[in-house]
Amino acid sequence: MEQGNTDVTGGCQLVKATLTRIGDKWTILVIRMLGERPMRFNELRRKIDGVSQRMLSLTLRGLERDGFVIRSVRPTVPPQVDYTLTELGTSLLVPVRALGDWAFAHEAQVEAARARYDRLQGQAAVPALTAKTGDPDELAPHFG
Amino acid sequence: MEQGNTDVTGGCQLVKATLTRIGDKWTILVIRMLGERPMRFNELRRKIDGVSQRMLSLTLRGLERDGFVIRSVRPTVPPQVDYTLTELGTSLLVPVRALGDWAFAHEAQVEAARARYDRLQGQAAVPALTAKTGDPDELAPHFG
DNA sequence: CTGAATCCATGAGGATACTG
DNA sequence: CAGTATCCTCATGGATTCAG
Repeated sequence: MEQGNTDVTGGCQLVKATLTRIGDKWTILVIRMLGERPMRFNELRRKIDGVSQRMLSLTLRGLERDGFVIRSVRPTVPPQVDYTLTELGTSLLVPVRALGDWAFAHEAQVEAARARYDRLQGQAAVPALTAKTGDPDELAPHFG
Repeated sequence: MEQGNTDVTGGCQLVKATLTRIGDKWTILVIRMLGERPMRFNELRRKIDGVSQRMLSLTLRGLERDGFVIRSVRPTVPPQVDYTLTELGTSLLVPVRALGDWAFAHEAQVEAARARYDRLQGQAAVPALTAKTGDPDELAPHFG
């Protein structure tokens, strides 16, 4: 057990680990889909636009490993695999939704701040520098 | 109103974007550090163990851009730059702490699930694939 | 002290093909 | 249907160097 400077550091490691865990590209999508009802593999695949077979498989395996979903196989002739959210997985939905509410409530503020920052950067920076029309990403992180 | 984001698909994109945004390696650390009090660059650098100069700089730029922190420069002889959490940044601390509470409350469950999964995987794997020397007298819980 | 610029290692994730 | 295996690309981020 290591100790940091303050309790912030210690608590942060845990939050950070959780965020890293569920902060990947597909985990939240899958969890929220399964939050509605259990689904089969290809059903998820169809509902989550853009996910590759490989990544959906990897994501589900990770979720199963961490106890967020249950994978139940029915040995029918065409294999049928259902993924169900566990109670642990459902409980995670609560803080995730809280974060979603925050995002929804502050989306405009963030976008405004971004636009303002980019605008000021474009004009107040070095005068003789390449004009950068920085506008491409709307809500996507630029480095995160 | 229920949760702010009604539709799973639509709401998910927003949650996912936020998670991706703050789910990187240092953002949460920085936000929570600044949640205690404003700090200078090297003070943050010292307090956040393992962060490189480059990443701290990039993280702070991103946070400033999104309106989470204010960067104030005092033109002293050795430059002094203070980073302060804005109200928007402080508000983000709320759902982040909620997620932290969840993580703290369910840490054991996740670890247990992981350990169980890894244990089962290690012994119930494909028989004739990995040369496992016949698996003599390992703790062999009956599959199924 | 506070950065920016450059180089480089690693890994997440996409495309494709194959299996049971 | 439900995956696994392989290859490949590119973003993340660490180390180092340069600058104001």
